[in-house]
Amino acid sequence: MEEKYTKNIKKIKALSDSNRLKIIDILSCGEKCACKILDDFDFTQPTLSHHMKVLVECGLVNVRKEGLWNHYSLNDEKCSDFLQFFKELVTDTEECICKDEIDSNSK
Amino acid sequence: MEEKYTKNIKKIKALSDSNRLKIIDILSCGEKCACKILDDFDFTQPTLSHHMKVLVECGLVNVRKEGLWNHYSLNDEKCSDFLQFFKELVTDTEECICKDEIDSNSK
DNA sequence: ATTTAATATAGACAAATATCTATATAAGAG
DNA sequence: CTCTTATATAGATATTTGTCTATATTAAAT
Repeated sequence: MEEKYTKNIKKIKALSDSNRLKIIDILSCGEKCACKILDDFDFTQPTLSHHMKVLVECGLVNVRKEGLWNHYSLNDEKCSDFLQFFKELVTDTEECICKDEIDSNSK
Repeated sequence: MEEKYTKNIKKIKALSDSNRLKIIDILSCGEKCACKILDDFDFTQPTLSHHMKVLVECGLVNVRKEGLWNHYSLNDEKCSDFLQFFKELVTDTEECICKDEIDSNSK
């Protein structure tokens, strides 16, 4: 019943860090190499590695490994899906949790 | 330059908890009292109080105090603003951080 | 005034997480 | 093979955070 939350919570958590938000912004202009992204930040390379792993694992970012380099880009489909999820969340849709209210009242 | 992140990161952090996500879903059907919301969860009243505080302080939720009751509802404008922020974030807009690339390259 | 009911606050605690340093792995160049 | 460079992993640490119990506050009702 609540898988729709857990399915998207990973993406939200991935976005809930201002550095990763900035990374998403950077990638919105197109594919970029990790070492290029690192230039825009003060933290260390292992920290970027950690952040990119979080972004890739949540699905919002793609990685293309080529030789020594990792090229990252936004996963446009997953981004739109996430946008759609949030849009539906704040809207009174048919799938809304309130439709279960009758059950919870009768207990 | 990066205030646009910090301005929205509070909302994202507020959403980065599956219980609060569920609360947003519940409120999408209309205003609800705190004690009514509590029925849908297993945690204690102080925990709900904490979650509602987070949601109100990030701006996505309104509170209307009436006697002993707190009535909560979605702040539709702030929700749309947030949606718009994310839409622009994943899109190559004029305000994109990449437009500063020339500066960061020339250093 | 006293009681009851809704909500808030304080303080504690465990789990998650962002960061670091040090080191390992992988892959291309000479 | 050896060196260099890009990235990953391991382990440590400090901070944040979700939750609890206990208690306080607030407001209506009797």
